[in-house]
Amino acid sequence: MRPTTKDLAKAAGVSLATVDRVLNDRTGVRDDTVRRVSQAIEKIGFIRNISAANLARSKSYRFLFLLPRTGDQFLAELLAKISEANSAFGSDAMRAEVAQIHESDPHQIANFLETLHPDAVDGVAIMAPESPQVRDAKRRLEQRGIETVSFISGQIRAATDLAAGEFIGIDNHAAGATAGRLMGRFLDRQAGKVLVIAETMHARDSLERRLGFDEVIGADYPYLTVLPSLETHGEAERTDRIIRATFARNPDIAGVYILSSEARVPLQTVTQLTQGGHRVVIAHERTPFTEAALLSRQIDALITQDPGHLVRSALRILRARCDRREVLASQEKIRIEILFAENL
Amino acid sequence: MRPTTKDLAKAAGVSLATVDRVLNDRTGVRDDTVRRVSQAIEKIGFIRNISAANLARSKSYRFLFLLPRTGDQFLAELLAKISEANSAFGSDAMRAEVAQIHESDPHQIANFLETLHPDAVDGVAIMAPESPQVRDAKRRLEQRGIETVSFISGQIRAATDLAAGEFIGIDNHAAGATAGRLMGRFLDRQAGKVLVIAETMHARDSLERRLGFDEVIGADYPYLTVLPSLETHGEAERTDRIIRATFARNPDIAGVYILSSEARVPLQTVTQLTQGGHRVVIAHERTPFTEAALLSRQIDALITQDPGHLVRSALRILRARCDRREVLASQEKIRIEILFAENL
DNA sequence: CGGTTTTTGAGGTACGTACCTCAACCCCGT
DNA sequence: ACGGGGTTGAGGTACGTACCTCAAAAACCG
Repeated sequence: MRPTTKDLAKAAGVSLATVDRVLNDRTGVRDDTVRRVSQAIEKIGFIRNISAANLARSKSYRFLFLLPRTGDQFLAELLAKISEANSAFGSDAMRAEVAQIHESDPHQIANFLETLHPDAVDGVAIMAPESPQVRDAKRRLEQRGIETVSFISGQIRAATDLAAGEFIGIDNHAAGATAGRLMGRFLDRQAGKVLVIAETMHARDSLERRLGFDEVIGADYPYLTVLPSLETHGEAERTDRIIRATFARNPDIAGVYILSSEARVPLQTVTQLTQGGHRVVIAHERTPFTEAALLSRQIDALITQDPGHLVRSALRILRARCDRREVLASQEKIRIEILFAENL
Repeated sequence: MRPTTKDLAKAAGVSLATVDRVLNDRTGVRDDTVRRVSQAIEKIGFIRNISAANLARSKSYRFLFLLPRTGDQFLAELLAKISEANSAFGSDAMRAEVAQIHESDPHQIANFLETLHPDAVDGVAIMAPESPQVRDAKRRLEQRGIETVSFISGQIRAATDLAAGEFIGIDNHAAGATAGRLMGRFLDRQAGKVLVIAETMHARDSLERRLGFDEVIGADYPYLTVLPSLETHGEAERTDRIIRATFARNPDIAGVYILSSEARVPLQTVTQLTQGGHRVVIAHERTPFTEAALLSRQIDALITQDPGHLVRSALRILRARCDRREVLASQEKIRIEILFAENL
C-alpha cells in the first residue's frame, strides 16, 4: 500500500492538519516543521494521490488551444485530434477547447490572451509566430497563474526548452536536414536543381527547415543546386504561376521540397509539370491529400509530426505543470517521422 | 459539471443503491429497471468517474510483462522503459512488473502463465513466439479474468487485431517493405546482391519482414538479388563466420539488411568487410549501439519502433480492458519509424 | 387472499485528500 | 507573570463512487 497523508503525519510526528498545511503551501508553519515533514516525505516515499486530491477539490482542468484560422488540412487534423483527446481524457477531469485567431495579427492574439482568466482556463497551448507582443502576453499569463506552452510553430529559445516541454513540436532544423538527406540520397549522383516551396519565409519554422536542408545538401551533395525559396503566401493562383515560371527557367529541376504544411496547391502544379518525368518530391505533414499523393507516387517521402501526439503531449505537459509534476521527457519528444507508401 | 451517480439516480427515477447495482452488474435488478437506468445514462451523458471508483474500492492495477531472457540491447531498452513507466504512472494506481523466461521453451512459458492468479495480476503483456501451448495458456488466463495482450513478437491473427489492441507492435510485413524501399532507393540503379541477416527465420516477425522486403525489391528493383537469409542463432562466432563466407562467395554485395533486433555482432563483421567501400546497411531497432553506428555512417538507416511507446501502450491497453473502456486506437498504433543521423 | 420471494430504497462507512473552524499550545517581549 | 501573536492539533465536511445492511415495497404464486 502506498503511504497516505495519515502515514505521513505519523512519520513526521505532526497532525494531519499540519501535513495539509505543508503539502498545500499554506502559511503559518514554522520552517523547522516544514523541514520535518519534507524529510518524512522522502523517508517514507510519500506520493500525493492526485486523483483523490482533484476529487476533493472537485477540480477539473480547462485547457485552450490557440490556433490560426487557416483552411489548412493539417490544422483540420489538429482540430480532429483535439476533439478526440476530449473524449479520451473525458474521465480524466480535463477539457480542451479551441480558439482560432488570424495568425497574421500579433496584437489580436496578445489581446485575446489578455482576456483569459485563471478561473476559466488553466493552461494555453499557443500556435502562433513569435512576436514581442505574444511573448509578453505569455509572460503575463504565467504571472496570472495560467500555464503556457508554445505549440508547433512558436519560438524555441534554446535546446533545453525542448527538453523542459517549453515547446511542443519537432526540431525544424533537424526536419529540414532529414528532408535534405532524403533528397540527396534519392537523387543519388544525379546532378540538378532543387526547388524549395514555402508559404512564407518569415516564419521561423520555414527558415529553420530551409537551413537544415541546405546544410545537408551543401555538405554531402555539392552537385545539387538549391534554388531560392518560392513563397506562395497561401494564394493558389500565385503559387501556380511562380512555380510554372521557375520550371520554365530551370528545365533541370530534379527535386522539389515543399516545406510548408499546405502541400496541396504546389503539388498539383508540380505534378502537372512532371508528366512522365522523374522528380523527387518531398513534402511535410500527413493529410488525406498528402497521403493519397504518397500512394500514387506523386510524393516520394513525407516528413511528418503526429498531430495526435502533439495534442496529447500539449495536454499532458500543461496538466503536469498545473500539478507541479515532472513530465516523462521521452514521451513528450515529438518525433520527426518519415513516411513512405510502405509505412503509412 | 459532469453528472454524478446522484444525478443519474434522479434522472432514472431510482435510488442510488439501484444505480450502483446496475453500474456494477449486481444481481437482483429487474431488466426493466436496468433499461431505465441505461437510458438515463445515455440521456444525461453519465460517465463514471474512474478515479473516484478506484479510490473507493482502493484498487490498484498490477500488470506483468513476460519477456525473453536474452542479453539483447533492445530488451534492455524495454526493461528501462518499463521501470520508467512505473515511476510515471506511479500516481495512477498501477504497477508494472517483469518476468523473464527463456523464450525457446513454450512449455515453461505456458506453465508460468498457469501460475498467475487474478488476485495478484490484472493483466499480462506476453512477448513470446506463438505456439499452441502459449495460445492455450493465454485463453485460460482470460477465462480466469486476467487480461492479456501479445507484445511485439506475438501472433497477429488478423489485421483487425491490431486495431483492437490485441497485438502491440509494428506490422512487420510493412517494416520489411519499408526496409526494402529504402534499400532500393538508396541503391538507386546500382545492380548487385543484397544480404539479409536474421537471428532465426523460425520467428514469425522475421518471416514477415523478409516477405515484405522481398516484395518491394522484387516489384521495383529487379536488378537487385536478395540472397537467402543468414541465420545467426545469436552466436557471435557463427555469425562472423557465415557472413565472411557469404561475402567471399559474393563480392558484389551492395546492400545488407539486418532484420533481427540484435544488430551488433553482424554489423561488426560487415563493417570490417566493407573497409572503404560503399554499402547500404539497414538495421532494426534503436539501441545505443545502432545509434552510434548510424552517426558514424556504418548504418544508413534504422527501422525502429519506440520501446517507450510499446510499453506505455501495453499498459494503457491492459488498463482500458480492466476498466472495460475503449482505447484511443490512433494513440496505440505503433509507428514504423525510420531513423537517419539527422532525425535521431 | 395470504405468504413468499424478488426488487428497491435509505442510510451508513470507506477510500485519500482538501479545506474549514476552533481550541490549545508555545514562545516572545514586557 | 501576562498578553498577544504565531503555530499546531482535533475534528468536521466534502468530493464521487463502492459496498454493505436492513427494512420497505412490489411482484409473484398458489
